[in-house]
Amino acid sequence: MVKMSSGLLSLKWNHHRSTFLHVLANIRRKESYSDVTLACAGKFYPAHKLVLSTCSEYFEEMFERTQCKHPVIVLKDIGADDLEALLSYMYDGEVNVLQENLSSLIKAAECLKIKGLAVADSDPTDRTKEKKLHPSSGSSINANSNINNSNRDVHRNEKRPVNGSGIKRTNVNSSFSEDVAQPIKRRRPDSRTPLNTSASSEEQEAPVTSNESAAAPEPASPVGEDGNNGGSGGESQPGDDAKSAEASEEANNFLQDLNVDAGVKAEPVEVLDADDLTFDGREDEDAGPDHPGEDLPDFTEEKFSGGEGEDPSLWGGTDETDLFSQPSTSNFGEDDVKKDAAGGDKSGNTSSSTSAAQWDLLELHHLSSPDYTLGSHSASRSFYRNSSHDKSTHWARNLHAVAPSAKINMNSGIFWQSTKRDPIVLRELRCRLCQFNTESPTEYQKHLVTQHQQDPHSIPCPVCEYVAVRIDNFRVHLRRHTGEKPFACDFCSYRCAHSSNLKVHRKRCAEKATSTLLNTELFK
DNA sequence: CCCTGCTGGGTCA
DNA sequence: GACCCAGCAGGGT
Repeated sequence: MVKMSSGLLSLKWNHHRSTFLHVLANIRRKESYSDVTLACAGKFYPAHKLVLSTCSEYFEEMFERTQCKHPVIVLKDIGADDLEALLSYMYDGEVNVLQENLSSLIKAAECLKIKGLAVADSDPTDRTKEKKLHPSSGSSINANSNINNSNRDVHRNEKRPVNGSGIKRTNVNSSFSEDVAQPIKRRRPDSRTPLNTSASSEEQEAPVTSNESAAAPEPASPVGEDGNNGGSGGESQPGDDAKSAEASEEANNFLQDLNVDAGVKAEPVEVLDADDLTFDGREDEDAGPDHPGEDLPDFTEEKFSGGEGEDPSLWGGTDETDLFSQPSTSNFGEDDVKKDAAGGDKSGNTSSSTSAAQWDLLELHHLSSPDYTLGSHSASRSFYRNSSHDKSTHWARNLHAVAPSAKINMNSGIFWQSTKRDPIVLRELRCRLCQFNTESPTEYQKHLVTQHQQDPHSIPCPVCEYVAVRIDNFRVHLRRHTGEKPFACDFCSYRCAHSSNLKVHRKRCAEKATSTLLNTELFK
């Protein structure tokens, strides 16, 4: 205790630092108070935001922009050993590492912007030093700081593009660090171009390969714990891997957006399974049968599934108040699955004169599944064409999306199924101007008119930018987002959402069947 | 609210 | 060109 000149007594805890370190080591060992989980190479490492953000600007920035209470951060292309070493480094302030492992460790540290290893470190209490930062300054591991420096130099000299966070982003349109730096603004070259997993032109242009991905560490992928991407359904088809890899990349971006966008929260529910946490571009093919809704929180749990063989009533009855009353069962024919991926809206500007400027519209992409495209069909073209809204700003402001197979309770009220077959389950029409949401298009329309003075003949779709003139057409339009195809062909597996289309198809189908029958009879 | 026909755009062989 | 998709709108219940 030191008596200060002003009469104040300075109480000093001699073993404060060592005690803190000790306690820190203990809570790490006991996994107490863990509020973040790092997933790496199939292992999970409970950690603490406080520690991670203290030791890494990267984590600090991530947590600042993440609403999740307990995010799960998937670290790709970082070895478990390296991560463990880094954790020890962060918690204990030091770590022993073999010379031969130093390179990869530093590499990982660079990716995660670990202070003292990859990022300049300085004594926070010494402000004079802060102004003279040097990248190699002060690290307890730096007993052999020359080695570290040289190693870092080696990495820096590599042609590996390293962004601000030291992480290479191999994704097409955005880098993770950019997402972190500008989390809200997320643009696509053509916002109307679907981001489904079909070979869209965007993807074809994408210079993304798995090799690239492996060449440099991938960014972490913070995942809201209810952002379950599990239940991938095991329906991955040969050749899908590359696509799904890209899709997963997109998903990572979108998850970033989800987590950092102040408007969209992915509240944690429970820790994901290790398999479910795979965001390395592959759906877990061994995940077995779908388990839709398994990890869904709240009301999505029981009702929101649309897999084959399930009770269609679970989708909702025929009550008017139900958004998706169906003339018959709703499921996807296998043929439809691929066909649905087709079609891309390359139209131009968006918006409605009455609503789009006021409405934050959501576009969702079922990234893991080629069976669905949102906001992409030509049908909206006339509308898009006639509109004048600035699409880039619009999409930058409004784009939200979710990970492949993720079931995320977004504020949008839109939920996703996890399998290729399962349609997107849009259960609620949520007003973006207030908290109102409903399952009934009629109520939705009424709300817009009464509460927001919208034109009753201008019903904006909460998912895409379509604006319906009539409520019945609005209902039909919503089938695009639900995957509903109530009209089934008697002769084949064809299904469609429009009765008139079925009629045309059926006619053709019947003709074909007849001619085929005649041919076989003739051959006999 | 539903059925229906028309229509135009996209995809694919 | 065949086929599919989806918006639009008239008409009936």
